[in-house]
Amino acid sequence: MPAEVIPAGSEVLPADAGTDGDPEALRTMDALVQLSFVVQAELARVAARYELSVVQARLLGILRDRRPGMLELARHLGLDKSSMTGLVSRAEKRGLVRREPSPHDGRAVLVALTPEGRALTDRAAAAVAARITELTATLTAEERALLPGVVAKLLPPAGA
Amino acid sequence: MPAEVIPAGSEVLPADAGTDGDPEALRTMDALVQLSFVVQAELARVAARYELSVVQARLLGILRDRRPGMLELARHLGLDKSSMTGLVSRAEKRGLVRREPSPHDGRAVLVALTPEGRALTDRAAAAVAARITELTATLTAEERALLPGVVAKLLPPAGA
DNA sequence: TATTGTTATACTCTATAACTATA
DNA sequence: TATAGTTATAGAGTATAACAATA
Repeated sequence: MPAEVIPAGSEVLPADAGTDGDPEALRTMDALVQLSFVVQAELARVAARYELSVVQARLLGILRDRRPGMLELARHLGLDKSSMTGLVSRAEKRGLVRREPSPHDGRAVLVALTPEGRALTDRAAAAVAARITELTATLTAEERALLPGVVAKLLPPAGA
Repeated sequence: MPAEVIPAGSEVLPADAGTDGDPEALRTMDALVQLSFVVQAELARVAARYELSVVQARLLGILRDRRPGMLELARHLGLDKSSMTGLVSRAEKRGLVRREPSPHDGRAVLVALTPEGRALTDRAAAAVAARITELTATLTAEERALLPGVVAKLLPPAGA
């Protein structure tokens, strides 16, 4: 069972090096790292309420509007295909997803949410949204408005 | 060892529920979640270059300016004390940290970086800082200035 | 008794390598 | 041969419960 997982202790790695002694860059970097730990900790905490790890939750999230093969799933999650077997099998054993033979390729299997899996996913997704919304309640309009742009600028490198 | 780990596939959980149908709140939430995945993926990637998991890296980071007992370490990392035994033992076996008897309490052991551990920590920390700085290179002054404030507002709940 | 830490045990998650079956 | 997926295996990381030693 998942349980706590990374409850954001704020102390991470951040040193003074690597930023060329620029204290402003250091503060920005530190903020991003801490932010990621806080958010991940909340994700883990909420997911745990549904007996889900963050990875299982991501798996279910992907399946909301897709019916991918194991390889595509692995690509989305950044895992090896062999890791998918167990991940999907555990979810399948819980009745959250099911494997289906691909109609186009005899080697492939497609993974889909079961009705129970969809119900759980919807509840968990709502809980995550509620928690993050709660967490960001005190942000100013300006802060909210800028966040999506910040993410957009950081995202591209993720594919590199 | 560690390897990839959560390479930010952007698809997480975010649904439309839990935000009371507020599309702006949804965008903010989604941005935060994606941001956390991107940053965590980069942390994992950089740490992996030093054969460290994110947790091992956090452990070393904590030890930079502290010599805590196992229980205090567990509290900082949000783990059970029993989980610390293996975590510290693996780091110890690699020569990165060492256990010392506490001079004040015969039951306690203190954990400290070895010179090799400190050297590795410094290098990894610099690499993390460099990577995050690189990642945030295109942010505007306004965006950078905003981040620390956002973090400050999200942090308090972490202790609740 | 209470606290600090370890051990025993079990499970999730991950990867590499080898394998099966289909294309 | 190449691709999709599973299996075998190994190891990190986590928790719960039971234990030992010290306070």
